[in-house]
Amino acid sequence: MKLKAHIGTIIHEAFNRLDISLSSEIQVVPASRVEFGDFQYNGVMKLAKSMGKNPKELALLLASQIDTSGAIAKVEVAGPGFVNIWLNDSWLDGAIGNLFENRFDNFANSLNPETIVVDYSGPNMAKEMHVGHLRSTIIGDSLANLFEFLGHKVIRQNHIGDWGTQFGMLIAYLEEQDSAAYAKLKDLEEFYKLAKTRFDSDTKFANKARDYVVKIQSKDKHCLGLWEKFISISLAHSQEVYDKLGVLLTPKDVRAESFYNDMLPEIISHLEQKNLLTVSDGAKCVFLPEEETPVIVQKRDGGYLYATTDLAALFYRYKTLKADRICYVVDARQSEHFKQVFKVAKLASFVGDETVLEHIAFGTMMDKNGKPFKTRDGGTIKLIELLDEAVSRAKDAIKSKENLKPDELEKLAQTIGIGAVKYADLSVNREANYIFDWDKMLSFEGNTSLYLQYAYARIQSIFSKTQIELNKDKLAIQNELEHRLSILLLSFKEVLLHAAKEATPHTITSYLYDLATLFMQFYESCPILKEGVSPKEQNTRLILAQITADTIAQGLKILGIGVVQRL
RNA sequence: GCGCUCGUAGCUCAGCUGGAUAGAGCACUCGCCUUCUAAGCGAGCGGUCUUAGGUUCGAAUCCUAACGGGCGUACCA
Repeated sequence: MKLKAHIGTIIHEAFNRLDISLSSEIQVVPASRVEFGDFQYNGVMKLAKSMGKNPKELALLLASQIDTSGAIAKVEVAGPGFVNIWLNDSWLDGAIGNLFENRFDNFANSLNPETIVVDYSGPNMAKEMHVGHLRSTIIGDSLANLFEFLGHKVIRQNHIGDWGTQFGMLIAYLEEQDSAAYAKLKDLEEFYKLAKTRFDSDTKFANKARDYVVKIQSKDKHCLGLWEKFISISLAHSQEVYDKLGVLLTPKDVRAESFYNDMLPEIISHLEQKNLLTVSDGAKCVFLPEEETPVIVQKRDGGYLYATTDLAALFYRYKTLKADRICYVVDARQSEHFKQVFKVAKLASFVGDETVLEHIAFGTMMDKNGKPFKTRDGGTIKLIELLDEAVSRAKDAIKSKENLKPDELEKLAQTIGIGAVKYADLSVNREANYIFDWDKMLSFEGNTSLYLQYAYARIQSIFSKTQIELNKDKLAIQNELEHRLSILLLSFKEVLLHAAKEATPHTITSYLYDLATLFMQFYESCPILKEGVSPKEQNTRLILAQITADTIAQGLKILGIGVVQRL
């Protein structure tokens, strides 16, 4: 059910009866205040203007033609031409009954499936994952989940950095240390530092490292072997983080930088053929109109750059993966880069004219004081350590910890702690910088994952106390909270569609928070299992509670967050 | 210098592409547990939406400029 669209259709029909044709789609919005009804349509005023009519008269005319025998119970015209709309309870009975029966089964069928590539996480294999990778990983994964849930074909791509000069240094050091180094690889960060120190202090070693870079590129067997070994160990570190985070990336989603190496000369020659290439200061560049700086695709020394690789990746994703939409979940600081690369890709036809290219940008993660998130001594915080801290803090926050078995507590803390980290990130507008605050994210109050998990657990508790069989044909929505809750539940699908279109997970969290809040009100004022509640009321309220729980669980699942049966 | 982006309550944030009296949470004050989880609910306090113009019936939202913060500005990714 697309609720707003359905109401829009009814209004459209009313316009048809008046022989008024519309140029744009009808936009119905939730009423700004309770006394203005459930929804409102504000388009009359603009329309009246273009028709040279009095808005209030037109609104009244429209209202007289709106069908009030179905979804809409009542229409009122207010102010200069607002059309306020109330929905019909018995119609809601049917719609909720239908939602209860089919739940979210048909959410995936309602639009043309697209092939969507989501490029996210993309850690550099030379180092361990740190907090800088968190947002891309979390946001990207939730978007991939969302697209999948809506029936699209999603191709996750983990564009790991496995190529570049650092790897010469790292494998030279690896070779030198031999077996001892393998042990040290457990701490990649430490290993990198040691190799770097060696590189800076020993020119002989530095030369060897540079030599090894060239050797990897020329596919020297020995060096390639060392390199592969190194990458596989580093990738295992990342996988450990993904597993702990509960993101769905697996080794098969890895499409590393190095994968595109062989395509790079073709990219250059293709650009040449299209007459897009200019040699400037010895470098091969694409100059774009209205852009001050060119996109450099080949350095003076013949080396390629990340723009070249990105073009190759775009080409591959279009040509081989058949992508309709390609989403890059990457730090906002790279917006200039993507803007340019996308332009070049379109100009050079590396992608189709219709291919949607999006940079899903996000801001920097800051600490409580608004400074970049670092350790006390200014170093980067390892992601794995941050996640462990989240679980440990969650453990402390759980009230019932004394009553739980250790493994139960561990599991609960995982769900809560990791969920809190993810939710905190996903619940803010991704474009702005984001303030990471342990206390806030692990609070039960406000817009947090814990609040939603608590609402869910409360509902589970109700169902653990009753065996009543639910009957969707005996729904009888009547009081205000049942009515409002029903409408909110029916809005879920359009919320997801909107979030998918705009790539804004925070619109989902806002919705879920509103839902949980409304449910809490409902819970306080609409008793279910208490004395004096009629079977009919019980049936209705239990069904609403059930759908609420399922909606919270499903919404959180899309965000990559779990629920718990008890708290 | 040029470009991008942000500026909403003391703090952290929403505001659905122009609508009615700008909303939440935290903090602070005050109410509500013999009955489904009080990790909850209700009420109060708190705003010249950075500023100045413009567009129009109507602007936090769109346009222009200024101020302030963040970021980016050709051979790193």
